[in-house]
Order: sequence, then C-alpha cells, then structure tokens
Amino acid sequence: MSTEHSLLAVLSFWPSSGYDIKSEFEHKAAGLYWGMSYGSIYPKLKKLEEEGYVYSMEKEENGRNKKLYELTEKGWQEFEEWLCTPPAYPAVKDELFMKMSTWHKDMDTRHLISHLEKRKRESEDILGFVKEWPRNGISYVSSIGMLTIRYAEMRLETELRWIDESISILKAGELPEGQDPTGAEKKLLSRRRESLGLKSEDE
Amino acid sequence: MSTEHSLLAVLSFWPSSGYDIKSEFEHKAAGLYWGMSYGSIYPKLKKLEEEGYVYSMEKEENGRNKKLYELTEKGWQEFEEWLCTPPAYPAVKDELFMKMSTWHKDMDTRHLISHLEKRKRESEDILGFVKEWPRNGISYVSSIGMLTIRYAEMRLETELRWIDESISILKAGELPEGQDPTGAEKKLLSRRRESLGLKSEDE
DNA sequence: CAGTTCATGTAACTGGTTACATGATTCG
DNA sequence: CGAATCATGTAACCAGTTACATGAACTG
Repeated sequence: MSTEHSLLAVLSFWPSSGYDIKSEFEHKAAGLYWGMSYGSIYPKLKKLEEEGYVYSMEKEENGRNKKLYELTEKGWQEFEEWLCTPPAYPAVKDELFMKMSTWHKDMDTRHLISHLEKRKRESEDILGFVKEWPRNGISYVSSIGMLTIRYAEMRLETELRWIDESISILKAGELPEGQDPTGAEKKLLSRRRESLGLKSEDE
Repeated sequence: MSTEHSLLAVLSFWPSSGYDIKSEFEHKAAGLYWGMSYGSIYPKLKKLEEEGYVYSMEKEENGRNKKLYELTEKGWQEFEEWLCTPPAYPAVKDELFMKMSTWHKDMDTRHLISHLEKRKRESEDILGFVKEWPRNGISYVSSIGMLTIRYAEMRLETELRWIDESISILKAGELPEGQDPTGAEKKLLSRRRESLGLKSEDE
C-alpha cells in the first residue's frame, strides 16, 4: 500500500507527470529513502486516478506534452491520514554487512577492504550531494525536510568514520576479540578447509 | 540471486535447518542486515541441494528430528566467490523519512513527534540488544563480525542523537530555514487548503 | 539526420510474502 | 490436556522490476 502513498506524497508538492516522479526519486530528496520504476509508477497513477485520489490533465510544458497528475480532496485526505499512521521499522538489506559479518578468519581480507573502499567512495558522493543540495538555490526544501537531510548527513558521516576506522584496523591486522564460548571457530575453519581440500592456513 | 547466497552464508557458520536459519535472521546478527521467510527458505534450500551447493542430513537434536543442511565443496566455492564480488549500494526504504520529508508546514507536528518517539523506543531496543549480544557468553561472533556490530552501534547511536535533537526542535518550534527560491511553499499550502476546503491557518 | 533525452505505457517475469496444512514435542 | 513452540513444507497471491514498444522533440 505505501507505494501508492509515496506517489501521493510526491504529488503533494506540486502536480507532476510519471516522468517527473521518476526523476524526483532518482536524484532528489525522495530518492534517499524510497525508489520506484516506470513499470510501477504509470500503472499506479492510473489506478489512483480510477479510484479518485488524483486527476490528470494534459499540459504543454516547454514544447512537450505532459500528463500532469494532481491530488483530489480525497487524495489529500488519504495522504494526510497515511502521514499520521505510525511508520514501520525499516527492513535493512545491506549486502556489504551481510558479507562482512560472515567473513571468516582465514579468508583474505583484501577483497573486503576493497568493498569498504568502494562503499566509501559511493557514500562520499551521496554526502556531497546531500550537503550541497539544500543550498543549491534551485530545489525546494521545507523546514522539516531540512531535518531529514540533517539525518542523512549525520548517518553518512558516521558511516564514513566507521569505514575509515575499519579499513585501518583490517590493514593493521589489529582486529578486536570476538566471542566464541563453544569453540565454534575452530570447527568452522576446519569444516571449510576439509571441504575445499586445503591443508593448513589459507594463503 | 543473493538470497541464495545469504543462505550459503548462514550455513558457512555451521550446518543448520530451515528453522534454525529463520531464527538466525530473527534475533541474531544476520537479522540486522537481512531477512527471509519460511516460504523462501525451504524452497531455496531444496533448490540449492538439487544444484549441489548443499546436502542435507536427518539428525536428532534434543529429541527432535531436524533436517540439517551443510555446504558442499561447490557450495563453499560459490559462497566465497560471492563474498568477493562488490556488494551493491543498499536501497533504503524508510517510511519515517519519506513521511517526514513531505510533512508540510501547516500540518500538525504532534503525530510526527510521536512517530519519532516510537522510532526512538524501537532503536533503543535494538541498540540494547546489539550492545549486549557480543558479550552474552553464548553467541559466536568473529573478530570481523565485531566490526559490523560496532557499525550497528554507531549508526543507532547517531540515529538516536538525531531523534532527540529533532524532537526538541519540533517541540520548540525552532525549525531551521528551508530553501524555496521560487516560492513553491505558498502555492503548495494554498493548493492544499483549497482542496481540503480550509480557510486560513490549519489548527 | 543520427543520437539522445523526454515521455508514456505494457507484458512477461521474478522474487518474494502470507496463509494454510500438518504433525511432533514440550510446557504450564 | 490444551497451548505454545519446534519443525517442514506448499500454493496462492502480490508487488515489484526488466525489457520492450512507441513516438515526439531537441541537440550536435
């Protein structure tokens, strides 16, 4: 359900076309916490119109014909009701952390380090954008919107600090001590070695 | 594809049943960055077995019959190749931020504040678990796994700091200035008022 | 005038969840 | 002895993406 709602949310700023909405999600604020493809957007807009949450109008905008969607009264009401319902806790799916937390002791950490370096570059990019964007003199950002941008900044800065920390720990080989009350690690490593036909320590 | 891989990842620690894996994702480390339901787990395990990445064995464990899955050589190889491929940047979908960034100026912020308070409680819970878990004397956490836990800690602490900050800003009504070069906000607010049939400022 | 961007859409596919079915065992 | 938990599985459903189809306008 909340995909439809996030469409209403985008439309609450100003009437937009499907194409506009996609680009909104691509390089704007909304994109930081949500995303959607054309294959979702157009059918959903159609559905929302049939159900009376939005209406559409053809409009010429700099020589191009666009189909703009605008909220109806019902649409505004639905949108604001949605705003007032408690949001679900986000389900995080991050392959980097999934991989990192299963990186076993005698695996080569060079690849892991390069994953971290890649993430660092990507997050720096986004951070750059996030810092500049509310001051670019073009985009509309509400006062409350500024708070969410502030969060994105803090989150990314924290992540980057952690990445740097982790890279240097990995490079120096000064890993913290884990927890292994049952001696699981020894078994794990030998299961791996046996399966892969390795002798002693891995290269 | 990477759902299958995260199954291999879980199995890399020790042979497990479908049920074990589910609970692993529910209250353990893996659950912080990934999740999966029975309806995925069992069919995938079956498929992975057919393709030769894992094999299964019936085993009695404290009076209960379990079907444990274990990695084959092919399974280990596939798992470690996957570990070495660069992870995709995570797509964040967080309803709280989606809602917050579309919260318009003349909407009542009481609900928003209660959303933030709810998120605070939830994140505090998780933080408590994250802090205690690598010292609970039960679970296995590798040295590198400790780093990812450290990240979860830092992220949650940052989030909580931001939440407190934001709640007090909202309560005091001392919102930062936004950016509105084209006067979009005035139009937005009047579009809303007209649609909803409101007169002047909202209650 | 060829290639890119703007613009709208659909159909096939994928990847997952929800709900259901089933049964053994343990706990209060 | 009834409820909860352990344990495995399937079928129906749903929500999304990818790839495709199409065409106008603008750009070099």
